[in-house]
This record gives sequence, C-alpha cells and structure tokens, in this order.
Amino acid sequence: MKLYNTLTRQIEEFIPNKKGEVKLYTCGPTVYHYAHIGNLRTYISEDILEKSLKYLGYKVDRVMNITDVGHMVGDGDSGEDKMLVASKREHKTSYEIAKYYTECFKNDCKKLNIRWPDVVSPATDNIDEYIKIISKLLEDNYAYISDGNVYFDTTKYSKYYELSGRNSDDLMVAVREDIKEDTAKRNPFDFGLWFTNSKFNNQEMQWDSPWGRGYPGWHIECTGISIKYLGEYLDIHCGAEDAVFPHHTNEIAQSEAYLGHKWCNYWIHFGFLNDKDGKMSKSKGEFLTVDVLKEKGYDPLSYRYLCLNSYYHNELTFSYEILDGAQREYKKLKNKALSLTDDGFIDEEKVKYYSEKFKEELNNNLNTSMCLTILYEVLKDKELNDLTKKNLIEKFDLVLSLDLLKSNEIDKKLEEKVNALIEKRNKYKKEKNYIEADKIRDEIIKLGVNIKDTREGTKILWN
RNA sequence: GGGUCUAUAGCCAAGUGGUAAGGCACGGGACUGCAACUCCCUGAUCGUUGGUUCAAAUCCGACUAGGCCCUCCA
Repeated sequence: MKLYNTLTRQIEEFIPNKKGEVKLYTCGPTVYHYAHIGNLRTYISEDILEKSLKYLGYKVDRVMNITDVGHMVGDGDSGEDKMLVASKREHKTSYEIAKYYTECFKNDCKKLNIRWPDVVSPATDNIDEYIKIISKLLEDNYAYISDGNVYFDTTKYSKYYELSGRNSDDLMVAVREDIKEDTAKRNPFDFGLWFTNSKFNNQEMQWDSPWGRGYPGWHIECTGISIKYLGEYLDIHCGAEDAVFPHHTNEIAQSEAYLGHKWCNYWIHFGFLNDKDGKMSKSKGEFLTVDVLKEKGYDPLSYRYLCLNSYYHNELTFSYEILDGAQREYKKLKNKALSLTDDGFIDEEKVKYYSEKFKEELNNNLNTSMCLTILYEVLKDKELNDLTKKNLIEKFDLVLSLDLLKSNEIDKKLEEKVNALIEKRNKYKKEKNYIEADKIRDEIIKLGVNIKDTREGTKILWN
C-alpha cells in the first residue's frame, strides 16, 4: 500500500513493523463544543484509512484520544481555559462538559458511518502515564523545571524540525497578536509538559504530581496514550494538517527522547475543509454541524460522499452549491444501487476482476475518487447481472460506508396513505382527468415522497 | 519573514513522460398525458512563462493566485 508520508514528503510503500499488523494512532477531538463538519472531515478520512487497511487484509489496532483537559479558548487565545469557558457558559463542571460533547461527537460519527475506534481514551484517564514519561525526561535531561512548570528542551533533540521542514532561525515567536511569549522557557520553542503555574491558574481539572498540583501540557497526552495502548513502535500516526507543527513535532521529540529510538514511521495528514474565507471555525461564520445539515434537508452521507470524491490530503472548499451537487450525485448513485434485483448468479471472475481494481486504487494512496469511478463502471457494465453488481457494491461499501444497499426505513402508515392516493390518481388518469391527477401528485409530494410512472405501474420513490 | 501544500471544462475531480477518467449541472433525444425517475448523445490542451526531452497536464526554474502552520484548532 502506498501512502503520502509527511516525514519524507513523498508517497512511499507502507511497510508495518510487524507483517500484516498495523498500530494506528489518530488524534481525537477537543470536547468543549460541538464538532463542525470540517472537524469531522478528518475523522471520515481516518475511518477510510482504517477500513481500507482492514479491507487489504491488515489486522488494525487503532487508538484515539479525547482531549478533555482544557487548553485555550475559541479561535483566539484570550487566556481562558476552553473547558472552563464552556463550564461557565453551560453551568456544568468541566467533566460534565467533556462527557456531553464526547457523546455528541460519537453521535455525529454514527450519522456519518464513522466506526468508533476500539480504544478511545480521554486524556484525563492517563495522568499516571504522563507523570512516568515526564519523570524520565527530567532524569535524562531532556526536560527542565522553570517557574513551577516542566518544559521540554527542544535543543536537546537534534531532529526536532524533521517533520515540519522548518528551522529555528526562521520561526517567529508568538506570531499571533494575542499571544504572549512565555519567558520561563530556556528556548523560545520549548513546550510545556506539566504546568503548575500558568495563566490558566483557575483550571478546574488538576492533579498531584512530583512537581506540584497542576495539569499536563497538550502534547504529552498523545504520546502517553499511544505508548500505553499501542506500545513503543507505532506504524501510522495521523491527524489534520494543522497538527504537523507544533503538535506532532513535539510528540515526536518527547516520545523518541523518552523511548530512545524511532517511534513512528508514517505520518499522515488530512486536508482542511475551508469556507470562502479560509479555515472553518466555531466562532466565525456559520457553525456547520451535522445536525444543521440535516435540518436543511441534507443526508449526512451526502457529505461523506463529497469527502470521498477527492484525495484525503486535498483541501476542500465548502459551499452549499458543492454540497447540493454531492447530494444529487449520492442520491442518484444510491437509487441505482437500490434498483438492482437479485437476478442471476454471482459471476466470481468478474467479482475478482473489479475487486482487484478497487484494491489497487485503495493501495494507491487511498484514491477514493477512483474507487467511486470503479463503482460507476460496475453499475454500467452490461455484461454483469444485478446479483453480481450487488455483491460488488456490498464489498466496496465495507470501505466507502455509504449505505448504498440499505433502503431507508419505510414508514408503513405513510406507505398505505400514499398507495391509497396513487389508486385515486390512477382512476383520474384513466378518465384523463389530469388536473385532478396532478393535484393528487402534489399532495403526495407534500408527504415527502416522489412517484414515478413506469410500465409496471406507479412506483413510490423513497428519498 | 520562513515552512508546507495546491492551481485540470459551469461545478466536484482522476491522471506522476507518449497526444485529457468518472460524476453532477446545462443542451439535444427516447420514454411519459405531463414529469422531478430511467436510458442514449454532446464539452476542456491542463494558472502564466521559460527550460529539459523525439515527446510534458505530468520533470526543472521563475512568476501569479490561494490554503494551512510558526506554541488554540480537525
């Protein structure tokens, strides 16, 4: 399987540490608010990666963290803790906030057919692990204590800039206007491992540690959770493109300093979903959640289809025009799949042929756009009978997860009502009273379904 | 200022040296009493500009435009 590795900046053959097995770590969400669809794009991509690896025959151990210990607020750093701000806003404790938004995130994943990873661990469940790692980093002089906090010394780790391709001379300190430089650091790019003394002094979540009561830095949680559940050798670590620096850069530094050897061979990063003004955010513009899309009449899976129609690393620009297009495409595709019958016998040779083609495209850096093309090819292939097509679509949907063969729940009462109206309409049609017939059709459309006249009679089109 | 990624028809998008996949929309046709369903047909020389090559959307350089990052984010 070929994947684009940020570490080497090229597409390379993926070779796991242990043949046939993949240790996969994916950075999870910060649960201080609802996730917008841009956030969710990353998890769709990770879902595709996990399912593709499995489809290709790998055994996959996947772990994801939930960041439930606060960092900064909103899209600017006004010096308040995110969890704390949410607590005040909703009159709940930080723990209640975390629990609530974790559930919301889980529900969004369900709606988008994102499989919930086997291990999902909240940052606050692993404090002992962080303390163990930080203690060793201090022992080995990779870390130091200053002004009550523990920092990682980035000058002690020679490959610090390997992932991001930067160098210390060209980085700007506190580049954003509202950020103040932390003067307790020895070097400007050192980062906090444990805080007992910071601007978030009213942090609700605090724990005892050898360095005083406080809370862990942001980066240490992924290192701690990953090593705890997946061991010292990781195959793939992924996240959105904005995590390359500093988050993943810092993770590599502290993990390899702690372990004393190379930690993870493949780093995969996902492109953003932007709007016209650039990066989507929770505080600017429309706050687009899955539920907002649903309220506007979009199927969440139309959004999944939209994401699947291009490479995971490409940026996407969101607009309703694009989503409308994706929904149209998705609905048409699904209608075609659902209209397949169980006729014929399964043509094993053809199944093998198309399955291999599909695998080849997954192997090619997860070319999901081509996977969809193959799906269209299967539907168009005149030599294939319906049952063979169905069989192939079922296989492809293990990865695509677009529910292509799953007809929507049919409301029995509604069906009876619509059938009665169709009968009435057919009477008028026979009498060539098209005015009344059209009135009834309008009535049916108002009930939320469409109808289609075919040679075999009038059929109901469930949306 | 530096790093990094991207630029293909109205829209989404594949293609990684040999004369541009696929989908949607539009238009035309078939079917239909009509139709929102279905089926058939139809479109681009690849941001600009140099260079390498027998041959470039594909490699190299410059330029232009845009995204992301430089201690919040997916």
